[in-house]
Amino acid sequence: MAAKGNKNDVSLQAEGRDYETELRSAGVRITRPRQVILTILKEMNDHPDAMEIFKRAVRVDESISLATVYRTMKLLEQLGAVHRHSFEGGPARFENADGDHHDHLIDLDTGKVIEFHSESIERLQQQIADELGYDIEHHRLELYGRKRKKKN
Amino acid sequence: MAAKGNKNDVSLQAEGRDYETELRSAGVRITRPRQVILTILKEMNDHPDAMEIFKRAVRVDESISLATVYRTMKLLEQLGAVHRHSFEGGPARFENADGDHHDHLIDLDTGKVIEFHSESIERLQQQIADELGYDIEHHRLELYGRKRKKKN
DNA sequence: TTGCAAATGCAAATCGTTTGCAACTGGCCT
DNA sequence: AGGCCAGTTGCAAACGATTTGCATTTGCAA
Repeated sequence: MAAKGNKNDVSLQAEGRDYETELRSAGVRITRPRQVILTILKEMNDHPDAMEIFKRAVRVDESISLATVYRTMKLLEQLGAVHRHSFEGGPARFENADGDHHDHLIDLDTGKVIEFHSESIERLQQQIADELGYDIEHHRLELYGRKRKKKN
Repeated sequence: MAAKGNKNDVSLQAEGRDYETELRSAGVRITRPRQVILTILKEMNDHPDAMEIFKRAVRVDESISLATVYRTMKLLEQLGAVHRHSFEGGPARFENADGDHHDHLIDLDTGKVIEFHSESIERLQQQIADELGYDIEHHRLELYGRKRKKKN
């Protein structure tokens, strides 16, 4: 269950995929708003919501609309470029679909999201679905907690 | 008019809690709308959303409002009588807080919810939170899948 | 360069849920 | 048995997040 909080390290290969090229060859038009959002996408390593992405986009191009951010995020989600998470309480938050699968621990005090992965849990989920006669399409595992105060 | 103060309405199943008494002693007024909703609660063994609960309630008392259903569900949630789940896509769904903790497998074709529990997974989650220095407040594990069609 | 479907911005619409407010009522007190 | 009054209700309007209709722009293939 290697927690991978140390994932922001340099990767020799330019971090991220070349979404612009990918989308283009998927028959998607690369418009100005999309360029801007793709740049933001590429640079983000957090889990912003639509409004936050919109704000970042406006800083680059004044004329972008929130509706287009929503439309583009939906598109990118369908194309597998981003993942959408609906953590409890707030609006949906997005993350770059780079990297490998992981689940989330949400800090209830700060809203910060910590990623982790447990092969054992994945295996157990699979096993459970098997027993129930189901094929898992996807799953959602979220831990909600607070930083441990008292020292062990 | 299902019995109120009736002697023969002894609880049919041992599992059900007597919410009316519980709430009363918690200083909550037992109004007509709440009576109705509590009865529905006691009888439901599925995961209805607010609108569905509202519809069931209207069948019993024409004058109940959706707002009251929402208010009552929130109250019951705070009092620990029901659990609220926000499965992806739709509106929040509720379940009786009887019985023990479990997670959910949602049938993507039917919306049906299957409950399961894995002590191993619980343990692993705990362990992960420990390693990350967090205390888990609660968690959410949902498997989304479809009934296995082909047998291999 | 042009043509046109695709994409945009804007505003209005939608969905699930909450809330302000005036009317109503449960249940403790005589 | 009646009264009181904060708690509760129904209604409608307000809400936050997201989507959509439409007239206008814009990529980009020809």
